[in-house]
Amino acid sequence: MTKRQEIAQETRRKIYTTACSLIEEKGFANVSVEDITRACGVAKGTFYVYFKRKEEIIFECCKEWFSDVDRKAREHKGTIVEKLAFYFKGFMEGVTCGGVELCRQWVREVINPADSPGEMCGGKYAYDHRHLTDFLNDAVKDGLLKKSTPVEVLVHLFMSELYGMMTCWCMSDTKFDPGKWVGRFAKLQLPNILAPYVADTASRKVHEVR
Amino acid sequence: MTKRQEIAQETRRKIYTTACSLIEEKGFANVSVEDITRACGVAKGTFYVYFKRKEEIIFECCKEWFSDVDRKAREHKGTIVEKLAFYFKGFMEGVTCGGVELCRQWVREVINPADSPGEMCGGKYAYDHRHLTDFLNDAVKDGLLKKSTPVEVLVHLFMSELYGMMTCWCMSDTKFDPGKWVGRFAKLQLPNILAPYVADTASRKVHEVR
DNA sequence: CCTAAACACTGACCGCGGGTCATTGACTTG
DNA sequence: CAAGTCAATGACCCGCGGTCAGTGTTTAGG
Repeated sequence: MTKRQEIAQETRRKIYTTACSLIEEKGFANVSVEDITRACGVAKGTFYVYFKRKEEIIFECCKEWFSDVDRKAREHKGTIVEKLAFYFKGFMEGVTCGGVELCRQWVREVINPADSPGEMCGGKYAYDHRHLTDFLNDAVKDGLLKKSTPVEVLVHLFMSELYGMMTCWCMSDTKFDPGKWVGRFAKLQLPNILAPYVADTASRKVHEVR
Repeated sequence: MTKRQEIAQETRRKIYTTACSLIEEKGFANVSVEDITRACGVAKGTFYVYFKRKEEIIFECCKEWFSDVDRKAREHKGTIVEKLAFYFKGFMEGVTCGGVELCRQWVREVINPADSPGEMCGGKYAYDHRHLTDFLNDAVKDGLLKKSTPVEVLVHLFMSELYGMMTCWCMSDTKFDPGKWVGRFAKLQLPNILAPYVADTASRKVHEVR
């Protein structure tokens, strides 16, 4: 990497971190691109050298939050319920550590129609949610879940839970505690949901609901 | 009501309905206030005679969607599980009938911090969700649920479920079927969640999870 | 070591769109 | 019929996202 490229990397990074902290402080809509560039001593145009749109900052956050979660969850030892609980916990920790304003903007982006610009982490990507899908598929492959497990349905259901939590967290101005919530969900609901699909003995008897 | 007031009512209504259909067609961000007013043959300023901000259109939708849901759910005969399932179904029907773009914008608004402008149906209002709270309190009063029922916790939990569904519905571009989802939730999860709080005999044995 | 190409960076500029407000003129009231 | 009310107007303001031709420094190659 040449000296020039190094400086460029640094500039990009500076814009990104400055943007995050400003957005977190004042809210996405209340921070202009010029606020960001002024705060790190570069010209407005420089922002657009590194990011196509103002919103791309959020996709970058997203990548940071989740880059490790699915890897760690895969490596996590334990039952499938424990693994999923771990994943959920990691997911919500990623989001909450990012900050509520960034989370808000992510939700705003993610609900946009799929053909909108910036599809990578908004729209389809987040909805399909490769992390979780791969993770469940692996569980089937590893014999933790039955071959007949409707992975797609479960992914939808779990995404619905996660997005519900995120939305409530945003609405409550972070008074809602996702950690507690995940714990509750993992203990009371997750076993019931998974019971019919867990590959062998344990926790099946739980599932007799009408 | 004078002739003048009648005309004003009509103007307001025309702006509202035109706005809804334009937003639904093109997306909230892609419809300007001038698009709306031009489409119903009035001046731009007229919009602001009736609505403080562009976003207020959404709050109005919101009111329309839910005005009947809680009343109908209260009157609905049956077990508490059935009543709640009915409410959930009504809620999601209200949202989906409104249309996906309006729903998207509602979510965007609703996750804003509470002190933002237009608090009525955004922010706190939606989070506290009087409908659901009142409804559960009534159930306690009517003896359908135990006195010790943690109403607030349950409301949070249910809101989380509802917002999760809404978000998934928006993300999936309406391919996700909320009706089916509510049915599934009502049948498999709701009884387990409510079991410890249902006032007497039925469905308590279900709740033995670790 | 020099020159030409590459390229990070600049900031004036554009256009759009949300929101305002002094003004108008039709209707209402007494 | 006169005075007051008020729905409606549309020119105007301004902030902001995004663009692009230009600049000066670095890099690569001869």
